[in-house]
Amino acid sequence: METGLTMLDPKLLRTELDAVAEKLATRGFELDKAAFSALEEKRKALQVKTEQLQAERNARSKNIGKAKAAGEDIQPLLDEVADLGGQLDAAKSELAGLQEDYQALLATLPNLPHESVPVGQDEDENVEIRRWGEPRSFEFEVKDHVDLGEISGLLDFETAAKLTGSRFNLMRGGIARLHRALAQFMLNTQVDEHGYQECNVPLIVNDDSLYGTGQLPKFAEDLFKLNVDHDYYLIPTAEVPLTNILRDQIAQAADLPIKLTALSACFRSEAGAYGKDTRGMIRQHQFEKVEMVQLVHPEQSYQALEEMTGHAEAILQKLELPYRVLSLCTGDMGFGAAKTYDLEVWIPSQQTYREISSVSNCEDFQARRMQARFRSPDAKKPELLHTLNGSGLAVGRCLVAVMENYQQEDGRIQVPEVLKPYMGGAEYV
RNA sequence: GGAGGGCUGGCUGAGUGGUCGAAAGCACCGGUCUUGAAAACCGGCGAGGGUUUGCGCCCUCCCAGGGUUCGAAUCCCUGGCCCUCCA
Repeated sequence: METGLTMLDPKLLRTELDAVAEKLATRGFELDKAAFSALEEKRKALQVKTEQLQAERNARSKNIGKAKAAGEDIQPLLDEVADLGGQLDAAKSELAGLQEDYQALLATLPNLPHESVPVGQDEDENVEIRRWGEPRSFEFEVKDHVDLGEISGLLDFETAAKLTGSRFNLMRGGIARLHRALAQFMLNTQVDEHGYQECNVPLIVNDDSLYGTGQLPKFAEDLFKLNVDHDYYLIPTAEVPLTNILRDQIAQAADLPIKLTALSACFRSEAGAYGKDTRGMIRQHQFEKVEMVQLVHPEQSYQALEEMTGHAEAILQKLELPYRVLSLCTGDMGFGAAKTYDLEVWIPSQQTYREISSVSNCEDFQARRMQARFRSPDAKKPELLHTLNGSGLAVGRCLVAVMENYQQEDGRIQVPEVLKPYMGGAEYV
C-alpha cells in the first residue's frame, strides 16, 4: 500500500534516523526522533493489520465467485463476511489518519545538505569560492539605477505604482530595449553555446506542479494565487514548469542529460520582505529571468552543478561585470537544495555584491515528489533523476548591474560590447 | 453555448461485475541458431508499497475523487484532460 509522496527517502529515514537528524540539524532543523519513531511503529502495525484484512476479504470474495459459478448456495458464505467490511473500513480510516500525520511531518523536512556544503547558521557563513573582474573605479560620484533612470526618464517606478502598486516598474525607450537585449543575449547564449533546449512555458501552473518542485505546501504565501475555480498560480520561476515537464515520466538513460531553458516572467508576492530593497528594481513582484534546468543521471549531478554555474558565469563575463561565487552554507540554502552556488554581481552604488543567480542541485528531492525517473538498460527498476536549476540570469537585476557599472558622468549608459548587435549598434542609451 | 466519443503497462491497443494486474503487437532483456550480425524460434518483461536474513508472501494502482456490491478496469455520481460534430 502506498504511503504517498515524500521528500526525503522514507526508507533512509527509517534506517538511518540518527544520521538524518544530524544532517538536518546543520540546517537548523530539529527532528523529533522519538515522535517519529513512535509514529512509524504505529504505522507499521496498523498497515500490516489492514493489509491482512484486505487479503482475507479478497480471498473470500474469490471463493464466493467460484461457488456461484459452481451453482452452490452462497448465502452461508455471504453471512460469514458480513462483519468483515466494517472492520476493514475502520482499519482503513485509522491508517489514513495516521499516514496523514506521517506525511505532514515528512513534508516539513528540508533536503539533506551535500557533504561539501559548509556548515553555518546564516548568510554570514556562506563561503566565497572565487571572484572574477575588478570593480571599475569612477572619477565621479556614482548614481544608483533609480537616479540614472530618472535622468533619462526611461525607468519609471511612479507610473508603475499608479498602474499597479509598489514593486513594479515601467521601462521605456532605450532602457526597455536594453532590458530586452539582455534577455535575448542570455537566452541565445544558453541555447547556442551551452546546449539547452529553448522552451516557452506556461506562466500559470497548477498546484501539482508547485508541489513537485517544492514551493507547495510550505511556501504558499510567496506565490500569487489566481482567483479562479482551479488551483492555479503565477509561476515564481520557470524552474517550476521546466522541471515538471518530466513529472510522472520515465526517461531513457540515453536521453540524459536533459537540458532546458526558458525566458519567462516570474511573479513573487515577496511576503516577508517588507522594507527590504524597497528602492529600485532589485526586488519586484514581476521580473524576467532566463532559467536553466537540467535533469541528469545521479552520478553526474555534481559535475552538472559546476557546469551550470559556469553557464551563469559566462553571461557576466561576456558582459564584463565583476562578480563573485559563493557556496551557500547549510543554514542559508533553499528548502529543496542539497548544494547551492550563488552568483553575486558588483553593484557600485551599494559598494557590494548582490545576488543575481542561484544554482542548485536538488539531487532526487524534487524528482521523488514528481516521480521523475529514468531507466537504464542494465537496471531493472526505473531510478529517480537528479534535478538542477539555476538562473542564467535574472534579467532585471542584470539591467541594474549594467546601468550602474556602465554609467557615464552625464547619466547615459554605455552599451556593453556583446549587446550592441541587439541595440542596433548604439553606443549609449 | 449545445451534442457525442475517448482516457488501460515504456508505446499501440483488447477487455462491460468474479480465476483480470489485465489479451495481442511493438520496444526491451535472455537463450537457441550463426564466424559475427540480422531474420526466425523459445523464454522473460508494468509501477508503488508492506513484510521477511532469504526464497517468497501480501496490499494498492486500468485519468482523479466519491458511491453501489461479498467482489469494480468493467455499473452509478462528480471533476480533469483530449478528440469530433453543431452553434
